[in-house]
Amino acid sequence: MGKQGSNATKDAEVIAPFQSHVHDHGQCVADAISAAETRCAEDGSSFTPLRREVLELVWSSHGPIGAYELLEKLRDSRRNAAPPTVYRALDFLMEHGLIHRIESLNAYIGCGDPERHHGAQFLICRDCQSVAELDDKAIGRAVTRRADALGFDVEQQTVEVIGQCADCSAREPDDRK
Amino acid sequence: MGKQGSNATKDAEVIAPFQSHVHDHGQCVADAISAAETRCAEDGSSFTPLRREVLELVWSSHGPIGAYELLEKLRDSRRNAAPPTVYRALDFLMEHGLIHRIESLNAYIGCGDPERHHGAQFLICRDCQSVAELDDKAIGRAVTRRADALGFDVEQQTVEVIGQCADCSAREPDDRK
DNA sequence: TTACGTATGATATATTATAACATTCAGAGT
DNA sequence: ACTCTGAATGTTATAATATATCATACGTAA
Ligand SMILES: [Zn+2]
Ligand SMILES: [Zn+2]
Ligand SMILES: [Zn+2]
Ligand SMILES: [Zn+2]
Repeated sequence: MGKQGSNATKDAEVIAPFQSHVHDHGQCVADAISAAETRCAEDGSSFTPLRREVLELVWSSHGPIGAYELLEKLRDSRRNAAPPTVYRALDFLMEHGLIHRIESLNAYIGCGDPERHHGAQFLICRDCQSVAELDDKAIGRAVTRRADALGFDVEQQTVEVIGQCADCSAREPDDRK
Repeated sequence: MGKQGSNATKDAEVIAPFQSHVHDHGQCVADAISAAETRCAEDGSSFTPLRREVLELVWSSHGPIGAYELLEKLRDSRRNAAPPTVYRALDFLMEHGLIHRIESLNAYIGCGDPERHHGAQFLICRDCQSVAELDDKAIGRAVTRRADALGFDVEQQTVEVIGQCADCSAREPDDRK
């Protein structure tokens, strides 16, 4: 599998880095679809044409994308797609770990390592909207340690960090105090 | 200031614990309003009757509450309140660190320590909807450490943890796998 | 064949949030 | 006192996001 600059296999902590501006986009999408097929086959779940198409659209944006933006694109091929069409597909893809929802953006993004169950944290650039997906054990542990101390049983962590990515800092030195 | 079981002053890491079912609710609200007055006086910002009333309503729920639920309650005293009425007040209260927004619930909650700027993490019980507000340095550091390594400049962290609080685990032993 | 479950189609509506323009009002400067 | 200004609020409309509900299609197991 290509893995296009992702170091998911060698160091799971960074699942998907900020995408450089030049990379083989088609390959990204193809890899994601292929991984999804594998995952769904294992799960015994049905990766239908509609679900595949929605996943392709999520990946083709290669960044967070909203449900209604997906709906518009989906309508290129399915004239009468409606909100439930896309929300159902998104639900399926989330349940099977193929995409993640970014709560603070009301948007969805392809998972960089769908074959492995994992926690996820996101670094979101406020300028270029690119996103890095992490599975930082130290972050996860810090959360569960504190939760344990309070007798809280963690089921799901949402960690979303807004800021400025390295490329954008370099491009525009950033004068805010 | 009462601080009703909060240990904000002695150990800043837990800003607001899960509220026990019996506590002096009126005192909670009064403390919050009083802290808000202090904070706004320092900021030179105007803590108007409307803003005060919305903050009281946020606190009186003593848990996360949605904008439209606030709007309904607000209408008891202001018959023609409209969405912008409450959203503007919420924006003000957030800008001044008096409330936080819980992204994963589209809801708002009073800040347990408005006099101190702080990062915030939330533990949210899926059963009783109670919320603990933390300012866990270890979590914050774990995030910034990883971000630094990637050259990412952190501006804002959203950490929201869904799970089951101690009281609810005790009450219902929880059989999910 | 029938019955059933899963997926999708289709329509309507709920929920959350913002845009845009009008009005009020208090304080600063004249 | 007059006027200007900026902040706050009032008012109406609409955008953006998400779900409820019922109908239809289709593969498959009894
Ligand atoms: Zn992932
Ligand atoms: Zn950037
Ligand atoms: Zn707080
Ligand atoms: Zn609970």
